[in-house]
Amino acid sequence: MTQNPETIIIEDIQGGLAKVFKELNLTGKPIIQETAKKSTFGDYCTPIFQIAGANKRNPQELAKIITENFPKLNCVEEVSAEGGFVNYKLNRAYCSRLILSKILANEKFYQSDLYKGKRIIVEHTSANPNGPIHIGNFRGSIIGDTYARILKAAGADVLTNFYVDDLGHQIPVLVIGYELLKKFDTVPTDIKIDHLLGRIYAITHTMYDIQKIKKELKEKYDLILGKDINWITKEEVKQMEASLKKKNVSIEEQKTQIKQSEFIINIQTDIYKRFKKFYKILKNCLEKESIDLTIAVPDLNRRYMSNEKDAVKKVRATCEDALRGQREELAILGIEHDNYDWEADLQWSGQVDATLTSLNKNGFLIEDGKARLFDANKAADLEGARKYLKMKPSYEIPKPILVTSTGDTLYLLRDIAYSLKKVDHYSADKVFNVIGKGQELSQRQLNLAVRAVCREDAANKMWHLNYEFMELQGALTSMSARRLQYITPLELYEKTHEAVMENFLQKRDYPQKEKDDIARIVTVGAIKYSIIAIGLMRKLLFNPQEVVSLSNNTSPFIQYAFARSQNILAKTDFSWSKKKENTLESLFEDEEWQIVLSLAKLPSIVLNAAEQIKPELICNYLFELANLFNKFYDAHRVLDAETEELTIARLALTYATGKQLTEGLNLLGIESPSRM
RNA sequence: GGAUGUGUAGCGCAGCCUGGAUAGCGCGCCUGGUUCCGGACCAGGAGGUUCGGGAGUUCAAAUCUCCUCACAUCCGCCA
Repeated sequence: MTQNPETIIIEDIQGGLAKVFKELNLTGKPIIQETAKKSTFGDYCTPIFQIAGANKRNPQELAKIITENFPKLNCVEEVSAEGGFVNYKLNRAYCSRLILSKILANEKFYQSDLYKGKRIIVEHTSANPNGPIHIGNFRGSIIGDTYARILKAAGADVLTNFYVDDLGHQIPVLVIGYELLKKFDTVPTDIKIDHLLGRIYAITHTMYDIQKIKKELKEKYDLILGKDINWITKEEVKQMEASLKKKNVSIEEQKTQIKQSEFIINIQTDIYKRFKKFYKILKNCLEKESIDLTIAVPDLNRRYMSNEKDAVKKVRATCEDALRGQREELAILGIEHDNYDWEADLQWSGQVDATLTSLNKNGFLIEDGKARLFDANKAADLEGARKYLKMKPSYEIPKPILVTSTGDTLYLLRDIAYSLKKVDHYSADKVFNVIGKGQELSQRQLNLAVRAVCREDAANKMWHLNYEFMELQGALTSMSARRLQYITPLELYEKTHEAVMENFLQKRDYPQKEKDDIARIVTVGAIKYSIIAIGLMRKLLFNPQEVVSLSNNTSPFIQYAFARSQNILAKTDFSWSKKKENTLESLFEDEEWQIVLSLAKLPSIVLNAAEQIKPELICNYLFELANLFNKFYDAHRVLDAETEELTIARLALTYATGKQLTEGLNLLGIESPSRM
């Protein structure tokens, strides 16, 4: 039994149509859709053209005949024919009562059979634990979090997962730098831990690169540059250039060496300029122990990979610190994850090796020198693979490297194991990987690899939730962890918060505590909404001024409409009871009716958003509803309406509108303040 | 060269999956109302050589198919 009033109305009309079709002996499935111009044609309509064609009739005439024979329905007041369309004008009194009474009685009717009882995993953010989250991942965080909420509303059992990439040589670099700082100096506390670790990582990595270059020069060409192994200068590069020339090194090799050195000088200069004091501190720490990073880094990496106790202790401690900082930052935006899956755990459990063995056994590995590639094309020929991944038969998919010539496994291999874990360990029916554009190729390769280990079932549950990049208006466009060039969510928050205060909140004379609360809620809302409101595949330019604007399609605009509605309700002691349902039949004005119709749409909007992966549909809906409410507010009085009955009905309408606005904002993880 | 995405008014976008009536919305611009249950509002108007361009399918195309142009991103030893 359906409870959704919109569905009840449409099914009622469908029943009427079925009856007419039977009487007139017509074939075909008529559709019911909203009319283009509501005021002139009615609320819903059915185009008759196809039906007419199938039954060899003239559309205009047939529409007229259907209209004449249409049975009397509770929902429908008038049926009319116009240019091949059958138009239905709904009975406002009856439908208003039907729709509003259900909303006022607190009934929710989102549940979809498609998702009921289904376990769905949404993996998002998954930032490296070597620094803060930046707005590259952050758009994914908002999309993932919001989509998870929408899926939950649609009846799914949703888990959000964060994949912690604690393998790969970027981690030991960070760990060593961090450990040395703790040993020889004090850890600064005036900066968030993840931001601090980001700096340690970038600086240590720079010195690691310098050591590597200098060591190679010494071993290969017996060339010693300067006395500081952790610092490189332009003069040294010139000296190197001259020496290499003298030693008859090939021009090509000269070029690579020089290019590498110049690249790293660039980074060194850049970071040093911006973080002089801290750079010096960290460099000092490194010199106190005179560690050879070119040995220490791979060594720690190897020991961590093989699960050696002291290595695990150190690495985990650092990663946990970074993760804690990232979580704090997400928490500001009201985002948290259900599960954290560590990459190393997969390695240690043997699942990664098992995957490699299985790929090998099934004949999907290709050897290229000492490296091993995945034969993605062979996997693409497996039953159903090309169709699922929308790959043309002619498309030759590049073969990714799984194991390097030095024997190191690469992330794609571990990702295969992780994909299986998501399906098996978490018993997922569907897995969404929220990962930015630029990962399309590897996500396809991953899906094919899962098929190659005979897990077509798992591959058919995986879905890459793709999204475009995001930039901050007026800021640099390319993000680089190595150069410490990134915009963090915190920065976004602060800029937006500032705009909120400037734009309107400063002028308010609310108590400070309430002011702070409102500012926080509005800021968070503005950020989330602006990211969700635009289609996933569109480039996003974040502008703090625009996202808090009160006349755009923004969260503050909708929150303001909500505050207005609550303001009216606060002036009375409105409470709803079933006894008052009769009054709902007194809403006849266009402005009222448009709201009622819109209120009924939320459930189908939620389902569409879930099924089509379009969270932006919620935003469009809220914007429409807020606009309709503003029109109503301007055109009609609520508290002193013509009759007492009408006041009650309009209060109910106002209350129900506020309810749907809150409901919709909630789906986006946005709160609604009752005044702003 | 290949893959994917985007192209709709001066600007920012919705509609495309599932083809339907005069292509919507916001900003900006012009005109007017409203000092109210919070003007952070509302009404009207100008603005698209008709949806990057071309062909096709259809009674009907912004929407489906094919071709083409522009821009963005990705394409073996980082993750």
